[in-house]
Amino acid sequence: MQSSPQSIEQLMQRAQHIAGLNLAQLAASADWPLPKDLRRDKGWVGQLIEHHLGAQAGSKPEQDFPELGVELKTIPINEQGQPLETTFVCVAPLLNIAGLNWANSNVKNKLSCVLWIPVEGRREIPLGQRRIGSPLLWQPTQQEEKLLQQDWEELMDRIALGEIEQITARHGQVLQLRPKAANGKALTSAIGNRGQQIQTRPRGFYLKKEFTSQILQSYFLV
DNA sequence: CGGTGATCATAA
DNA sequence: TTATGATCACCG
Repeated sequence: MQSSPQSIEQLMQRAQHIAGLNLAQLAASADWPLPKDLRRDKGWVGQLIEHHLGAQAGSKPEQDFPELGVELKTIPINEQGQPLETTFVCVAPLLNIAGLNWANSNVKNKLSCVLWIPVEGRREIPLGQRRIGSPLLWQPTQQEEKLLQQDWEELMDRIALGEIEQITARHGQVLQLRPKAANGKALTSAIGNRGQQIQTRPRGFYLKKEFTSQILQSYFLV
């Protein structure tokens, strides 16, 4: 696939069409080489799925399917269907955050509608043998959105107060803040504890595993 | 042995 | 450097 899906129905049909296939089959049909492992190709699975569903490759700060208002996320799971990793959402703004609120936040926008594609992710399974699972189109329930908003507001408050260096991944019930960069030497500007500008590692918002696990399980029951 | 903090590839 | 796509791997 290479053309953009023209409707959510078409997107879902494509996603359902690749469910059950393994990554070797998917790579072959796209004529992509299969890496030995993901150590140096951490985004490979996500990009392969994007390719098959017709997402336009690029580094746009918006949804994968802007016309459909849908964000695509592949998520590695174990045999119980539970997530093996947290889910990256977006980079956290650390400066000029005065006018930001939940309603206009990048987190809310990204998570307003997500197409989750579970993929077997246990390292014991050779990459090519890992299978694609059934897609699920998710929109946060009121309760889920409330949790996300609470965490987002608390984290952003602390960032605004210059407490970025005190925030760890343990903060937040469903959303956490962790480094997101090429390495520990990458720096960006943020607010220091006396209101001054400081340099710190870029941070990203991530969904905790327990939260995404509930999402996957709730759809499994349907 | 699970999570947190660190890291990898690539485009613009 | 910041954005996209995430998983790696060390430490408690």
